[in-house]
Amino acid sequence: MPELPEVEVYRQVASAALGRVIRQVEVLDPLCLAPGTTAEFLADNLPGTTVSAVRRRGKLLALDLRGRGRELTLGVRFGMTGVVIVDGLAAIEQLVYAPVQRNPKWIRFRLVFAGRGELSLQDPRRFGRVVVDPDEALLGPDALTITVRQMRAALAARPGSGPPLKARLLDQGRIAGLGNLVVDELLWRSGLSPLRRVDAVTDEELRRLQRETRATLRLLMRRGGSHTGDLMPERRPGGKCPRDGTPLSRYRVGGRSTWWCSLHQH
DNA sequence: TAGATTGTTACCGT
DNA sequence: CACGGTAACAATCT
Repeated sequence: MPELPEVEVYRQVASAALGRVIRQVEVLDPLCLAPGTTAEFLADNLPGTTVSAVRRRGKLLALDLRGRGRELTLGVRFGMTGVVIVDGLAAIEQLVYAPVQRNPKWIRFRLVFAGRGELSLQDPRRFGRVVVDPDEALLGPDALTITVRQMRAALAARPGSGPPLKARLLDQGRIAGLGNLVVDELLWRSGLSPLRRVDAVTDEELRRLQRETRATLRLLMRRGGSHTGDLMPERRPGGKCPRDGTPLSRYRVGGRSTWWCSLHQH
């Protein structure tokens, strides 16, 4: 569910917590803690701190916490189905999602603020993770604002080694924020095949890709999320290219389905 | 019901 | 060594 467009909305909604003081941390499901992050540490160090910044880098939501002589960052990764809920309002309701299920048993983590209010992580599938001081250096430049220079660096390959373009675009260490649905959509809009070897991408194509990455993300955010692309309704057996009616091709990358038009994507 | 699912990561192979 | 494919994770939805 959450790719960059969703997490950007989560960031906006979570910004309501700016300036609030954490009173209590509730780890309702220990699985939601990343390795190295413990409930004990959170209980000992978070209460009394103030939310001084709410940031997003790729699909990572980062809450900067300060106070009590401490300075730390709480990172949230949303996995496949994670959603931020602030003061009972699901961030996801800002989006046009099909089924926005709400169920108290899916709340895995919660920050309770002094005074009133809370910030919760709802995550049915439990792939989401909370981590103290996430290593943001492992993430590439943010896809929403990527430059031509950054895109060129992201696609760089040693001569002779040519991984598929889609694999590179999904690599969070190269570009942060793109997921399966968004990549298929922007490759479709760019007229580039997911199977194109990165070392065979021309500079003109690279520039088109950079432009479409930013434009597609903005479009999807405006429409209401990663699943609102033109290709989305055709991601099914019998699906056709919305541009030229060609039956879509399909293959799998690491268990991830990829749909594209073999007529206009090369 | 069988099959598919938006993400991340350890491991294996080239 | 770099990098991609694969499976695993866990649960829900169609």
